[in-house]
Amino acid sequence: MARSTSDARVTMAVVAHIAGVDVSTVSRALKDDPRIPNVTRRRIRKIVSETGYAVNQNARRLRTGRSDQILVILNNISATFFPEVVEGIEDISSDRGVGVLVGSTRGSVAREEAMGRQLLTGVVDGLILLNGRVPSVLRNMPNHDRCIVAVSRSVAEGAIPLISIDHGKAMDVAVQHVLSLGHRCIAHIAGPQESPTFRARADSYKRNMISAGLEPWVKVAERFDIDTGFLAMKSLLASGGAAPGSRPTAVICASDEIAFGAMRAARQKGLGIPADIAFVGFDGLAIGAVSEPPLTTIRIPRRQMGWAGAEMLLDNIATQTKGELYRELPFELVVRESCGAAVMPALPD
Amino acid sequence: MARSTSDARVTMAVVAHIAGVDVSTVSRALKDDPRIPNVTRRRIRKIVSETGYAVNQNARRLRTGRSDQILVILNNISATFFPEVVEGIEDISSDRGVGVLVGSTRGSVAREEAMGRQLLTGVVDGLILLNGRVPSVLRNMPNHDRCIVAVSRSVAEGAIPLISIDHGKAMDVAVQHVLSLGHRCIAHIAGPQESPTFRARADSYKRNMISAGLEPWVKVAERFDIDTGFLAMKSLLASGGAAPGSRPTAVICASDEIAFGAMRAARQKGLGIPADIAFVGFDGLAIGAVSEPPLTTIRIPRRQMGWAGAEMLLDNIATQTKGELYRELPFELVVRESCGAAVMPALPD
DNA sequence: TTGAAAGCGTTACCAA
DNA sequence: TTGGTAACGCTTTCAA
Repeated sequence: MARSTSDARVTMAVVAHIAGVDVSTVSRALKDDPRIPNVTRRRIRKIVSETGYAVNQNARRLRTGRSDQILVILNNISATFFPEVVEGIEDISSDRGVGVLVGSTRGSVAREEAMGRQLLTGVVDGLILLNGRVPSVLRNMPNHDRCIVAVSRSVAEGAIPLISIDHGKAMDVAVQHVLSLGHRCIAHIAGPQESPTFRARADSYKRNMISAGLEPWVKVAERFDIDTGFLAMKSLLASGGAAPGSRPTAVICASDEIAFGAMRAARQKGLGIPADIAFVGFDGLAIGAVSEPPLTTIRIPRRQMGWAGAEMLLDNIATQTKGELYRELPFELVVRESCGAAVMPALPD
Repeated sequence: MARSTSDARVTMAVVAHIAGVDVSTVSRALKDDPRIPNVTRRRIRKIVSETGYAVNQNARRLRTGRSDQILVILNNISATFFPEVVEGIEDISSDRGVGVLVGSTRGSVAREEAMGRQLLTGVVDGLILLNGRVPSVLRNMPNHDRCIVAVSRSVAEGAIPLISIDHGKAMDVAVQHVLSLGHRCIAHIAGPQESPTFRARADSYKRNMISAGLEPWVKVAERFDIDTGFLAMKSLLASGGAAPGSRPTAVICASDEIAFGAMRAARQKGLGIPADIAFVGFDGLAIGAVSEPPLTTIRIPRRQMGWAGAEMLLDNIATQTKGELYRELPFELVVRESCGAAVMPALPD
């Protein structure tokens, strides 16, 4: 009937005392050291659960020099793209007994630096960067590339391992899809060009247009959320692009959120989708399956990216080495109604 | 020109040695102890930045017994409702130098328990519950209600402080709005009824219907995501409710995600929104502003809930007492086109 | 104003 | 198989 008889604070020494053994024995028993016989281990475990003892992680961390925590740095966890990546990271981490801290920089360099410092102070063993930047406090930390990985967005400085899709190839597929449907006046609402990801998409769009003998028509948005997409589309419709007064018959958006905003702007102008104007998104958010019309998009395996990122990071930390430098995950063209009927296979070879 | 000359590992003792003072002086200087004169403090700070020294947080935590970290427990961070709450929590926490861990239980009790244990092991100083349950390992921890707060969902066990809106009143507003537009056959797609939040909404819906002399028509969904909403609406349309073969002229959905799925199902049946059937959501997600049609909804101040929750928790931790037991935040009816024109003020007094 | 020293609760090495 | 014990790097009390 022994319950966690709420005393001040149970330490390992208390458990050892009750069990009539030394703390070192308790410590070993709790980490299933093979030298401790089963009888002893069971007896100790029983006392542990009766007393409600819990290992003081801060003492353990000080002693071992490891925290078993990692930090995910991103700009903005409320951007719909990220939570699923974070959840993927958590899936793997929690299986391995590793905690996940989340830090949203919100564009503040000060916050980014503060987060980077967490690695120096031993709060975390590693970093997963979703924002494409290594905090500058870490730039000249020796071997920092062994405890940092980048996911989705590559990092300019240094040689940080990266998990991503081939953004250029994904855009190839998007543009070719639209071309195959007969469109010739195809615009691109691009994301922030300081991001290599959005730059890669925009560059690939231009390449594809030019090799099809068509004029690229790019509207760069400063962010990649709904509002930005709405405004970008409005200005795109107002401007009339290369040939003044013309409007695109198809718009490839750098994110699904941009696409949702842009489709709204188009409808407000009385345009029918896809009858008057077709849309393609990027990301494959769940909401795209039920939008009006459902959105043709490039599905990015967000959860899988999280899995891969966490695996790679935890492996690198465990082995103290840098393994793969780049892991590419497959994307998928999801054909829905925002572009009309499909006339090509979902995935080129 | 001294740079962080990458030596093995700089400790406070090293800094003290270089400065020609004792570690205790360094420790004091770094926490701006008034006893340390400015000259000394500046000299020490200079050495700190030259050597790239960073305080070992694990040692500090062991010594002080505080971690300056909190943990947010939720079911599923990829449900669109939560990230903004988490971001609100982070806003406040990072200002106060507190780190935020995120734990998604994904419905697993084992994971929930593991997270609860983080409080016992000193990994975190407090918990913010977004899932309405206190991990059972904590139920008989003395004074656990001083380091746990619940946000958005109340907790059945014990007296955990709560930040929320008045879900019942919010539903009053939603139902009255729909009634005022002339609807009489109003259905409710409810969320999981083990959650007090969704139960409060469903109960309030029924109360309002009955006092209007109308028959409640509730379809309970097991979750509150898009797919669930889609399926619930399909089955609702198939069943025909009280009067077989009838269909509602308005549907109040327990979440915006449910509403998006449900609207899709309605459109698939060829119903016009709001001409044939009106919809109301709950949450006020950004996407609702650009859905087709834009969704009338109850906006819940998610970020503000996060702010309030973090403030309350950090205050309780600092003062070692339990302050307010309940803080109610205002909600807002956002009238858009999914119900047709508004005929009542946005907020009743 | 500064220094010395005693822990904080573990882990892991060395003996037994 | 077990025990004793020295760290881990910091904070803080007590003296000087």
